[in-house]
Amino acid sequence: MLNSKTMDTNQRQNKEKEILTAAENEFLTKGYDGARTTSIAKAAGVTHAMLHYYFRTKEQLFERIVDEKFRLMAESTLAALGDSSLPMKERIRTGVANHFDFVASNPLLPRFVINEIVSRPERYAFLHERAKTIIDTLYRGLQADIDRAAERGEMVQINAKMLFMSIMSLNIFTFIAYPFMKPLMGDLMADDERFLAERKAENIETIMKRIEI
Amino acid sequence: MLNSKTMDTNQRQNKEKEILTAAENEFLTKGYDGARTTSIAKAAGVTHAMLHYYFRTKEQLFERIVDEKFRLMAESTLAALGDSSLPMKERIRTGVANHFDFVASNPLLPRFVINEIVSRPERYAFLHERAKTIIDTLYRGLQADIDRAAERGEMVQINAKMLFMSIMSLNIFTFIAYPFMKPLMGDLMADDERFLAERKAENIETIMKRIEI
DNA sequence: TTTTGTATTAACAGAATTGTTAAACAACTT
DNA sequence: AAGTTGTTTAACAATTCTGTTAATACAAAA
Repeated sequence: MLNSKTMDTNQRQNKEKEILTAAENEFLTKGYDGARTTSIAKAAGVTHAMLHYYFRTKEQLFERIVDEKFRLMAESTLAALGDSSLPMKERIRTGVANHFDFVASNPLLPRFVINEIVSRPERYAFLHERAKTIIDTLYRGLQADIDRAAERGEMVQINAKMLFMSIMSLNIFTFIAYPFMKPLMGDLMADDERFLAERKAENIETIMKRIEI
Repeated sequence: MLNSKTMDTNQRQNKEKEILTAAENEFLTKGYDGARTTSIAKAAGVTHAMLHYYFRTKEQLFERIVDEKFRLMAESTLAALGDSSLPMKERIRTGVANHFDFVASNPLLPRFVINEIVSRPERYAFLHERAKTIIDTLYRGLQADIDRAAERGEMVQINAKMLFMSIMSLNIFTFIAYPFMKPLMGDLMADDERFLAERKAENIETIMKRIEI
């Protein structure tokens, strides 16, 4: 089964993976500047020389993480656009719900991505062209669908981008501010699972009332 | 007029102030870890030895900034609670508007505060006790006012903390995500001033429709 | 069993960054 | 003018962190 010359391939993959997992955690909580390769190595249970052996530099290790995370962020963002085969109100309701769930399962993601873009904008400038084209197309479609639904009297007329920003705001901020709000909100956030369910319902309600006639 | 032994007091204050201004900008955009004392000194037009002469350590300089920013954050947050002497709907409408304006004039503040708390939670644990007490009191009052307004049929019954989180989400996220959304939203955000006015109106509308019967 | 390529360790090198210090300097006081 | 005090500079010390290297262990293939 094993075709590597010397080391068990699974073991190697496990070590690489453990470093990646530790790196992900370190980078996502502390950012590039705050992360320490020694601390990542320690958390992964390897010497820091090994980390460099596998990933050469901190920068390269970071890039592995960042690539994956940016893709994931794009994917989760698209979830908020909803399924265009559904009736508009259902589409928006499930869009909000799915986006919330997506962010809930990657709670550190948005803050990380935003921080990266703010602290090193030049590094990500190349993404803009591509992202903008995709987004423009998607929005044109969504806006047209909204306009039609509004004409049929199913919902109010509203700017698709504005609605989209509201969905992102409500869902993402919940998790960005979580560590900050939790100690302050006491009872309300005492039971995490229950709070998240309530918050999700509240965000859906807020958006649905916004589009109600 | 000048009572300092050797240096013009105003000049000294200016130097201190210039360092503080440069430090504020550096810390708020790059965070503690990303900030460089040499880079702060350079931006302030002094040698880095001078920075240490005035503020001893990076840590102490940072604390000056952080203290002020945390206070400002608390202040701006309270704005969202609104003026309790107003009728409830007016109170909420102006609360949202004032909070938006506050954040608009300190756009880097929320991200900075949140990042600090996430990346070094132990450092700010001592704030929780105090903040929680204040918040509990304020919310009890707000919730009671909301309950009364709901009984009078002026608005829907809603959990005050949930409403508050929605206001914070909508207003703060607008500015946290600004550098991230701007290149993608093209036309909508082309004219900053106009976009902010529209976004403010949209956030108010979203909250007002949420509390409408 | 020798060979070969990979994995691992420990020690070290280099760079960047923070912080210190001694000496020069400027301004004010007496 | 001499002394005092606070400011500024330049050089340097110390630390921390990233990255390298040389030696070694190890496992499989020949």
